[in-house]
Amino acid sequence: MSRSQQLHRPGPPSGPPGDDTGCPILHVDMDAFYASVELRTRPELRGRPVIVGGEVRGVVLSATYEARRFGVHSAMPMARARRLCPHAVVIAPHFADYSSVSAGVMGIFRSVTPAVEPLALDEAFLDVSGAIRRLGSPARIGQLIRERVVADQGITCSVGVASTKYVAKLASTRAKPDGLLVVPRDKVVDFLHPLPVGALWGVGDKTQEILIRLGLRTVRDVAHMPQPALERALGSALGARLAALAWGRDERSVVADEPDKSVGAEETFATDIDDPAAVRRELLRLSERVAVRLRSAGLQGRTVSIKIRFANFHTVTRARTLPDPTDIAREIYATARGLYEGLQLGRAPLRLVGVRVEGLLPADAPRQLLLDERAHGWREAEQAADRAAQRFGGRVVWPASLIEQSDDRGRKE
DNA sequence: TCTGGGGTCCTCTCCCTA
DNA sequence: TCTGTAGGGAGAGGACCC
Repeated sequence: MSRSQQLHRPGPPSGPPGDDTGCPILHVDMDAFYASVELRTRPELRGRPVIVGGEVRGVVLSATYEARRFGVHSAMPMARARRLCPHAVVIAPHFADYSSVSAGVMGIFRSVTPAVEPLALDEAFLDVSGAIRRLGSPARIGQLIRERVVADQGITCSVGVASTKYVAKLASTRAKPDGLLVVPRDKVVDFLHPLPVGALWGVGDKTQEILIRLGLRTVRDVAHMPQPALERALGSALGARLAALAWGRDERSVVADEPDKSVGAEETFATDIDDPAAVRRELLRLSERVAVRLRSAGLQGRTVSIKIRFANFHTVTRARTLPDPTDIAREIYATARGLYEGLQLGRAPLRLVGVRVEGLLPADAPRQLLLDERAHGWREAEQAADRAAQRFGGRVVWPASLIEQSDDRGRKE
């Protein structure tokens, strides 16, 4: 395996940096994505530590490599990040900009191959098997993509090239920032085995703790652990998965257009709230948000769940499955409210509430119309509100209970 | 030290039904 | 009709990912 030259400015694709035969899977990952997008509009900040994150009760969403040198990393509480890097420039996130750049980047990927599986706004797997004859080897294609992303979107990305998704993803991480790494088929085990167990996909803090307790510190240790012992310690699914990944075995293919399985929204309050009326208003607002997103995606769901996080961070969820799928805010809210009332929380201080709809299927899927079901009703009313929002920009029709909320001071914004 | 928001997947338990 | 059991769906919670 070999690391390619770092591409600091666009140029003609160079020769393949390693043997990429039989390595059609690319993992492309934008470097410090949110921060890089912000630097496009504020180039005077280039070279300085920049942190993108919320102001109140927030965490770091993205940080430039200059900030990372001070120990700042994503998901770190903002208060801690500011202490570690007090001279960093802190920018509030602009998600609309990130979505727009992401759409452009995904467009570049799809111009190379239709087999694109987005994982997040800033990364995707590509299967370039069908593009090799047209564009060259996988490594050349990776280089081409890197150049196009810089030229079209003004940000850099890193690319991992391998025979499986898992190894490609690890490779892109090792290539960061602004690099490309090929892991040849016959070097996968050499590449994986020295890595710490935390590099295995699905190993977070808790699982790492268990593995270390078992005396397993590297991927090699995991690979040589008998699979039944791993399964006893971690459960059958995770144990079997780690046993396979530790030897580089990963059967998953690149799946384009994987349908969503749930749609949800949640809100952390600037300060804890204990007023049930304010909680109900928030549930209504979140139900509205979820319903709008369901309708715009042409989806309906059968199971409504709520999430309640108490001031001490303890979290509970409750769910109810409806007889029929819905995309109507009124129905989602009625279910969410019923679940909330069922908890009988009184005035317990809450820091977060969330609403989620699961069990999704296309809104136009055939279903039985109930005898007393009105063919036209709330759904049509809410669709009319959607059209008004599209036409006039923003949400112009709201439930009356959301319009007057002068006592709702706990909410962010 | 103080922990977002959007998701997916897995495990365990309970309940219903055959 | 009663009992034991197995399987599936639903619900709750936890871990993980970006």
